[in-house]
Amino acid sequence: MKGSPADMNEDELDLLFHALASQPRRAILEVVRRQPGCNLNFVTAHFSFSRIGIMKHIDVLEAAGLIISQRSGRERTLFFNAVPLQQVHENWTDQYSRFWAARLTNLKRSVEKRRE
Amino acid sequence: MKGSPADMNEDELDLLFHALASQPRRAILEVVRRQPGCNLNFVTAHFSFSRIGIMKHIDVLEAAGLIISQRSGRERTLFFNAVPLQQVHENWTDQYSRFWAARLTNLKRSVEKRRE
DNA sequence: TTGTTATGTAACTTATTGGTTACTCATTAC
DNA sequence: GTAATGAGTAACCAATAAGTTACATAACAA
Repeated sequence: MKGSPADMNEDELDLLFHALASQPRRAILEVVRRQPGCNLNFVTAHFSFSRIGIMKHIDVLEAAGLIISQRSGRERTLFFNAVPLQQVHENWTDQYSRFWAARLTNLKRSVEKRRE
Repeated sequence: MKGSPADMNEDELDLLFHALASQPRRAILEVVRRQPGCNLNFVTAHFSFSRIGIMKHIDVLEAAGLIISQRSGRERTLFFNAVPLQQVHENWTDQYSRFWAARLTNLKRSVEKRRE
């Protein structure tokens, strides 16, 4: 049995963060999340990129585990997968819980409030 | 009044995820986190990269807000800043809380099963 | 079977990243 | 004042990323 919190290796983290470090990719991910089972053309229709460009982004998202794709006939249906996000989320909760006590955010918010 | 959960814009997210998408940078961040107030040479001593290479990485981390640096005399002291991580953490908690209950893990499993 | 749809591959261009060495500038120590 | 230390800049190189067009393949529909 593997570690309960989040067993991602460093290479997987690279892939995940790299996939997330792009506005188009995050937008694509959002489209897929809201339309589970959609296909490549459906996603392409939401953007001004070429189909190939979108496909490459989807490949990156899939390599990161954020999208799961499934070939059915001539279509490739796409599904959002939250598991990698969940793992990092848990990991951060564990690792930075000392910092997590909302002290900083509260400080930041109050600073911003005072600024207004 | 801005959004309560975590008001990061898309460009800031790009910077943050890009900064995190590198094993050397994550390692550097860890060094700084464990040795608050250390300087560039201290960090450099932990790696096999050149000082300039480390400096560039630190610049990326600082642009992402993950490191705060402070010039004192001829030294630049470095501090880890958890706020950006915390903001994303909160953001994910809000945005994906529906998925957080292991439902998605089940979807993933069923998709994988269907594939067999 | 023939045309259309959905996807995939190849090859290419441009920009960005990740790293280096060489040099400069500012500060501290002696 | 001079030497050593810590940091920053400039210029360069190789590899990767991000996008394109052109072509190829596979499946569905008529």
